[in-house]
Amino acid sequence: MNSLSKPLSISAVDAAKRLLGSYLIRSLEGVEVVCRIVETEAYDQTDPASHSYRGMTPRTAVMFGPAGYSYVYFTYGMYYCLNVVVGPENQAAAVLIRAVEPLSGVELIKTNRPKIVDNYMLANGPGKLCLALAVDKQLSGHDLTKEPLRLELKQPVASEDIVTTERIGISKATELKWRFYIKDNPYISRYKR
DNA sequence: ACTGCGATGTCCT
DNA sequence: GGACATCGCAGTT
Repeated sequence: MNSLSKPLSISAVDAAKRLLGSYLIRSLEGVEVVCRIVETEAYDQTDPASHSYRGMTPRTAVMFGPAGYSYVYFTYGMYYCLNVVVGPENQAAAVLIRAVEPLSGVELIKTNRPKIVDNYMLANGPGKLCLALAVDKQLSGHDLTKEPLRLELKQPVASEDIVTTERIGISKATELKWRFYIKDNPYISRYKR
């Protein structure tokens, strides 16, 4: 349990919307990289697309614990993706952080994304975000109230500023509209410009 | 602008 | 052994 556990003991869908606009703060080399969460997806135990759907395994155990911890998984042989564990203890639910808007520490992020010139391309996807913030499996199960990766809840984004769509990159439960992003924010994935 | 595909590790069947 | 909560590049239109 930590101070995030209680406010995040809500459904994955509610938490996914709640986390929009909140800050993700990564400490790297003594520098605080501050990012605003702009795109999320909900996953829970009843959902065939979730890693927790088939029950607890060593990899997914953290999702069955209290809210306010990270779940990081490795995918496609190359990339990591960062989730925030939400929901009550013993109910596996998580929010995939799909995109963030860097607010400070952009120069440090660019050392992790050496070929990227435009700021909006640094972390506009779940794999890119983990590259940008140097998040890997070592940070899975991490207490998000503590260094070097913290989540700070901010004022929720107004519901009229949240866009709801189908999730990206899954083959099961594709009909569920469990992806959420901040309207008109250019730092989301697949933004039309 | 759009489509296809290669890279590549870990987990679960 | 197959699927995978991805990305970036190459080729075509």
